[in-house]
Amino acid sequence: MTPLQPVRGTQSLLGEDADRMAAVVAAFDRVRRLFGFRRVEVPTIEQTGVFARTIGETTDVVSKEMYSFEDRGGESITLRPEFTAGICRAYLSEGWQQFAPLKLATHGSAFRYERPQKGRFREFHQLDAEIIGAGEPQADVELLSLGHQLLVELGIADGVRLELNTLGDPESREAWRTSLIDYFEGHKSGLSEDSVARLQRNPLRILDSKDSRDRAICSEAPSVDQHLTSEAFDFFADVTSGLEAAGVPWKRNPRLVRGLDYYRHTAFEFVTERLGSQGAVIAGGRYDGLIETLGGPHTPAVGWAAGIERLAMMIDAPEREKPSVVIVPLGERADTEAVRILAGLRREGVAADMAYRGNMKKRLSKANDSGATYALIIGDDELDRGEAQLKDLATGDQRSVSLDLLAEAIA
RNA sequence: GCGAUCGUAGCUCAGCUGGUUAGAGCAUCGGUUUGUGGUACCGAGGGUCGGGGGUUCAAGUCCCCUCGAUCGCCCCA
Repeated sequence: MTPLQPVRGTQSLLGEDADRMAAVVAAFDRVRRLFGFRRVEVPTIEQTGVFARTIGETTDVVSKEMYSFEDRGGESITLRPEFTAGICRAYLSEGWQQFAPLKLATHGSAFRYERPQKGRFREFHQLDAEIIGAGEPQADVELLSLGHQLLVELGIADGVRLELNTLGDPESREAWRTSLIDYFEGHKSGLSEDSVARLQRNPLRILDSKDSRDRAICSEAPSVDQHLTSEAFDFFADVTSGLEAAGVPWKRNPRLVRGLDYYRHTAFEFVTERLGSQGAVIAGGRYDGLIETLGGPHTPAVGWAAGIERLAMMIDAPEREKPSVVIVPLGERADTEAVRILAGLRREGVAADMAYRGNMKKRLSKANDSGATYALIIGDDELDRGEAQLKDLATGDQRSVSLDLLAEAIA
């Protein structure tokens, strides 16, 4: 393997592909401001325990997908595989509790050692939104509304469906889990090999198996609804009626569960058919117990993360930035004068560039390729008269303009 | 971690059952035009055929290993 080969599962993007990612982040930034989510910055690396303790030791994410290493001081460090745990660590160690309830947003890269495929990378990028210190169902509604409005802002809400479920409070969840294990033990011989393994580690996960054998068995499996405490039932009812009021369309999926151990109550995914098997573009839920497992006080919270690459694949291509004018200097005096003019135009807010290589043909061709509206030709003859030739690149029309009135002529 | 398909120029690809110096389009560069782009025409550069090993008189083509990509599974945003 040559050292020039990129690390597997990483991407280097130029032009439109990079613009798409930036457009997703820009849309998120507009929407989160509208909703009053405050921007936070958190580290890319944390002590390994931050993730190991919260995400769940038995999950694949912790047991085989984390980028963990020992630093030079002998401490075990991990590249974040997700945002939530690190944000909660910061909430505790930075004393953000004083601001609770807190609506927070961030974005950046995260890392998982997985087999790359469409919409899945080893270094990937997420948008992340969390509401910490709010146990009310209104917080869930607000967070889901934020997700929905983001999709609207990106112009892809039509192709995405919100699937919603409840995992219940710890009491409900535990009762459901027990009855699921009983049920699946009774049908063990009919389950896929994967699901037999899940029976030990994460029985809830059998419910969203894609295997047809599992699906048949799951259709008769006990539902959460039979195990919900009345508090958990009421909570979910408040979330769903809130969504109706907010005008956020949703669909109940009683088999939707979450992969990470910290989730309680509301669980959801915004899913699309357009991306193949990596169909979840935004996913999350309520994680009331997480901050306690980090050693903090009981603190209810909800959050979601969105895959920037996945959203970027779905949106229309953003328009490429084009200069209004490209300056084409010809001659030594013109070269320095062009720099002066270029700087002046930019100071006045005119998107301007300069073609400084090759003969005139080359330079005009460069101007044309840039998509500019005008080329501004500056030669020694024009300079003597304090003028330049302004050429409309679409029509080919060309006229003399005074150097003093350039910005006006271009605008 | 498992399965399948694939890897030829900067990009998209052709190269039939193994057979002379591996091709095309686009892009790049030069020219037709030493101060006029977009169109057209002429020309040039650019390839250890992902890498390594093997079979064969002969391998881009067949076999094995390896790296990577893609699509599923797993996992998950």
